Amino acid sequence: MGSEGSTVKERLLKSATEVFGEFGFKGATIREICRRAGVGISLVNYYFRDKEGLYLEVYRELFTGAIREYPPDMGLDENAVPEDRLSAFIRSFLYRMTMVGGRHSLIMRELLDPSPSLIRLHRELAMPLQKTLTEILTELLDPQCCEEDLGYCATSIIGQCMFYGPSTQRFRQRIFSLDSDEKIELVTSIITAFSLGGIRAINEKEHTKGVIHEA
Amino acid sequence: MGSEGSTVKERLLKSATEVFGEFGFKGATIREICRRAGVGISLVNYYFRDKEGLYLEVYRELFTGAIREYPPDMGLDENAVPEDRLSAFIRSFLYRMTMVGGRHSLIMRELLDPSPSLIRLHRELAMPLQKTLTEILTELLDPQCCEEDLGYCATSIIGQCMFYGPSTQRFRQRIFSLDSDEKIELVTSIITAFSLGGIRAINEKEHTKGVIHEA
DNA sequence: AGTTGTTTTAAACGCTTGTTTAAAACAACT
DNA sequence: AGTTGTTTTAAACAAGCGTTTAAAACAACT
Repeated sequence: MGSEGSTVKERLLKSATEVFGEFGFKGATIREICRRAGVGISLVNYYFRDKEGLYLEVYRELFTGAIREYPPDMGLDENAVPEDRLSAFIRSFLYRMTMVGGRHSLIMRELLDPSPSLIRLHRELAMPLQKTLTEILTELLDPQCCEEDLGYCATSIIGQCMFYGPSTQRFRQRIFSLDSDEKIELVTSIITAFSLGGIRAINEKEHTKGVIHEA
Repeated sequence: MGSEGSTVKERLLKSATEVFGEFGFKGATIREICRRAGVGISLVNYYFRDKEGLYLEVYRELFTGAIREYPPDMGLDENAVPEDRLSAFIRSFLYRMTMVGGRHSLIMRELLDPSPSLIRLHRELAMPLQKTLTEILTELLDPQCCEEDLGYCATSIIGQCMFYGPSTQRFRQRIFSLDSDEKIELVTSIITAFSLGGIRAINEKEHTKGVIHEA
């Protein structure tokens, strides 16, 4: 059952990643995690203090591992044009989501009812991503755009990406799932084009203040 | 404690809406729901068969109530220009989210681990929304755009809106929360402009097939 | 072989959950 | 007043949870 050939701690982390991904924090049980790891049920408390301690370590490992494999610049030169860097950012985001998610989703799942320590951890881990996107948008947006416009554009871009995540799979048709590298590339190009058009529109709006606005 | 002056069934529905919204389906307990309604704990099973029966009724009531109050056309004439109808659609979406959500979120919350009956119910309820957006996009997109492009644009728009929902509140800064009507109007205009720009970009891309694409 | 400290187990604890049961309270009608 | 059927309660049930405990297995070193 439990994959031998590695330490108990590693096996627990692996099975915990599976089980938390399938059932979420509340739905996952220590018993099932230990069953899949092939060990007794008290070892979680022995190695990770408690259930949340194990969860935090799984979360951190998944997050940093995904960023290590798909960094937000995707190895692109930092002097590349911002359009290409935006595309790389979106591509990396989509790859990380499908990598971490698989059929299920762990990251961006429990964020509905997160414990304070999880919020802190997530904020810490997501910091470099936010920084990268801000840098890209600073170059793409007109200098006269206010800081809030930048935030709204970032929100629109992240929102589009996240909606392709496994957590919202039930909403979409199967056609729009990221189930192959080709599909990821296609969605990357769509979101990139859509967003560049959106950014252009925001820039134009900034030029012609006084927008038509229906009641 | 429990607001008197209405039937037990109504009081249960009301407190269940609160508790499910705060803790989600799995986190909510029948005992807490009944405590807030001021009745014994067996009445949920008496009136609604079981916990899921109560949840489905709460979900349906919330969803249809929100659409009744903020219909996807916002009372706009159906001959209005598609730009305005898109704006109205986005506005209604945001209003429904904040209305249903409040501090917490019920709809679009348990969709991560939904029961089969909840999926069925949600699909049924969300149908008219999808239909409305499709109609709008049909007018906005070039006739030569394929059906998939329409789906991707719809996904981008819904994704942007949903990311302002209460479920992802922890991700954003407080500035980008929909905590007043003015903020909703502002976000509506941003998402509308951004999306119209995005749609225009998709239309243009369709004209000039053979897009630059970095490795 | 014996001691010491770590790792692992099996069993139990205490608590909470959704649901059921049997009886009590109530209302309506004869 | 008495019967009947519905509504409500309080208590109990069975199952599952995270965690703890005490003892067993193991390894390393003297």
